[in-house]
Amino acid sequence: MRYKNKEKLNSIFDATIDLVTKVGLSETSVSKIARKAGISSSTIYVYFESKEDLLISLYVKLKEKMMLKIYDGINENDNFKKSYKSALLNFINYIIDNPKVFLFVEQFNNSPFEKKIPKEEYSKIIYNHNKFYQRGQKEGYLKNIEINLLIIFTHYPAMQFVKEYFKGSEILNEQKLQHIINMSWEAVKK
Amino acid sequence: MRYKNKEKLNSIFDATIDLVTKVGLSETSVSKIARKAGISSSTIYVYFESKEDLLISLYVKLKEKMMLKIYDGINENDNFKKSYKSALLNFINYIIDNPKVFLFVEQFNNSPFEKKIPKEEYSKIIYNHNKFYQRGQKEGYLKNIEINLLIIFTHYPAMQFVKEYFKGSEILNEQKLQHIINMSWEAVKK
Amino acid sequence: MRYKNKEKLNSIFDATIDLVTKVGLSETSVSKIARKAGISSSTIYVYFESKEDLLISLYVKLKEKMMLKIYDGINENDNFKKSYKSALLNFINYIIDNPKVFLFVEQFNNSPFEKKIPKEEYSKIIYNHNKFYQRGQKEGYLKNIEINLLIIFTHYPAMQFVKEYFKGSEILNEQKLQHIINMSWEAVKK
Amino acid sequence: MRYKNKEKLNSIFDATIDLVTKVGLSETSVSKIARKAGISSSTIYVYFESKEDLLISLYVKLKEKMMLKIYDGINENDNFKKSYKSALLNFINYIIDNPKVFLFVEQFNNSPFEKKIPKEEYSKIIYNHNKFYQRGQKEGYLKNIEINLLIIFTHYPAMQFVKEYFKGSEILNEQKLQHIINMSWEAVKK
DNA sequence: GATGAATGAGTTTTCATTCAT
DNA sequence: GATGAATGAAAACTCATTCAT
Repeated sequence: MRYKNKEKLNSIFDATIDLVTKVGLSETSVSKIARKAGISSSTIYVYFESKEDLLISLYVKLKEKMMLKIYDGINENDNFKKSYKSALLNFINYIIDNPKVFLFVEQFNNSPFEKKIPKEEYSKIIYNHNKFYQRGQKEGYLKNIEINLLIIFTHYPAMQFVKEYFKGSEILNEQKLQHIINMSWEAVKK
Repeated sequence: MRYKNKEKLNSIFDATIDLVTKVGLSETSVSKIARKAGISSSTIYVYFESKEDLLISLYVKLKEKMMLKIYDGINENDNFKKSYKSALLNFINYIIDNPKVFLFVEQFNNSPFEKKIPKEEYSKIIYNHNKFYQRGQKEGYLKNIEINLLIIFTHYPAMQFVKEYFKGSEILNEQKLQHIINMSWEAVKK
Repeated sequence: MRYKNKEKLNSIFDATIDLVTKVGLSETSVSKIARKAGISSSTIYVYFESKEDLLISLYVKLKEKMMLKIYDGINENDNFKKSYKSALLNFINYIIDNPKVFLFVEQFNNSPFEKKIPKEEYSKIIYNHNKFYQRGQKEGYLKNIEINLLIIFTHYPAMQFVKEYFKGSEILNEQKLQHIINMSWEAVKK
Repeated sequence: MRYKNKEKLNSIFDATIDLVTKVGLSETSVSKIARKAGISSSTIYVYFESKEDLLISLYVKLKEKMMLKIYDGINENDNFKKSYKSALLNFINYIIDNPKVFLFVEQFNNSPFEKKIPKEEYSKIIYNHNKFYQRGQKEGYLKNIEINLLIIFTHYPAMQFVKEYFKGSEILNEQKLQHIINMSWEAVKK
């Protein structure tokens, strides 16, 4: 059913990201998406069952892309501390370079739709995380605690900082980035 | 001029908190609030100029209450490390004990309304934080970096953890709480 | 029942005239009148039975004032042509000098309220007109036709002109006024 | 883009004219129009951007129709006096035969919407008038004064008379019509 | 595959009015 | 005499979705 017309599909996705990051999820209506994409509202229902279906599909796509970037170029043979810092820098650089992707995902995570994300989606992401943090624990670098706590201290402070930077209430510089990465490391290291 | 009838005012606030935490901010309409509060929609406009006015008033009230709790019982003469851990535990306990307050504030922070919070509100909160973290820096306990980074590493991991606990994807126990408080401390300490 | 408090009554009337001439009859609500008059909406219902009652009372008051001015200083012994021109000039001067009175009356005349003006109101005005135009006919100056046609050609072109002047689409000068008065005279004279 | 379905469009226009002439512009709501037209309120927004857009579109359509009728069958080679009287009679007959059109246009002219009529609309109408009255001046029949004064004395007395006739306070007969046409001529002729 | 047209249910807000104090 | 509080009804408008073509 999918892939009827890749171009039209992408223009729907693009219009949705644009709107959600500009006017917010709650102000993003199907008709506005259609207008922005230059198509009829009803065409959206050729590609998606409902507005919810569209938003979730887009979320899954973006979240997956975002998470894959984290472990890009991470080598199991490198020293773990170096790997950890690279992975976190990867993540920060990605969300800074792709503000719309990041802001869309964040809006979504803090919305009523969040509950409806298919569980399998999580498992794929969690698998990658688990592999990485288990390695750190096995090699004796990381605290032997629930991995989710390690994940939280790795990603959320950075995410909050970047959000404030996008909002204009924080200033970004190389030094601050290094501080954040260091602090996360100090929180999770054994 | 406000506070015409304290009881009715509170029933409006209660209905609003209930709805926002149950169905989400974007699904919370004035008519639903009125129905839940057992009054007419138009009565809400006797108490508030607009839906936005209602939401912001409620947010300011709750956020203030929440922030005041953090430094409750914190004594300047105590050892700073002890003070820090007490303050963070205060905060965590408050949001665990008042899930609706916490979830309302979070929804609001991640919504388009966030931009419309009166600035003075921020300054009051920031003042308390600044005083506390500057003390920690002066006494040589905290990293000499931008205070906002210290705040972020103190509150956001805990908040994310509690959110996941409320969602049902995390399990809460004393040990985990201690882990979180420790990790935050290790992130911010000199 | 009337004359409870002359001052308050007048502030209601003033607020009403102001609003109707500024935002239009249909945008003039009881609560806006109250706000402008600095009183409570419910106080208006102490003075008037309904919004309609208020508007009609004000209309009757203003219309009467406006019509009385027309024959101010008109002397039965003067030459009729002179009287006619004086009366028309009186009228034009009055509506130019009292734009709010004129615009309120005009808005009202072109509204659904117009149907509800008490008939006795008309008879008083018509009596004055009849007396004047009958004199003109008796003295052989005016066409022996239905008086209402004479009234129409006397007042409506001038009113339309002044309306356009207030709107900004016409420019007022002494010469044009003389043209209007002349043309009306040529239309009604025998 | 407009004129999706001529029949439905006309039923919207018809319902609007009916309502405005029966209950007045300010009492004419979108939902009443929809009910009368036998469609859903929201359908009206398929055809028009707003209530204002609907009303202005209708006004422009009707006013244009009305103005075109005036100079119908007027021949430049006829004697000007004859042309003038024909044109005025044309106008009077049209508004008598089309009371709803006339009353709608009048309500609109005396409403807050009046300010929002697109300017081009005026220029088309004014062009026709100018051509006609300039001819009358050039041929020595009309006063050499501002054309707008000639227009006012030609149309407004007749309009006021017909309004009163529709209201029931005037009686229409052939003789009165001739009086009106004569009086207008005497007002404007050199 | 695409869309124009249509709609019921909903939105926020204002209205004229009432009534207990 | 005056008013704060309350409200049912209505306003203009938007929504996600459907369906015939």
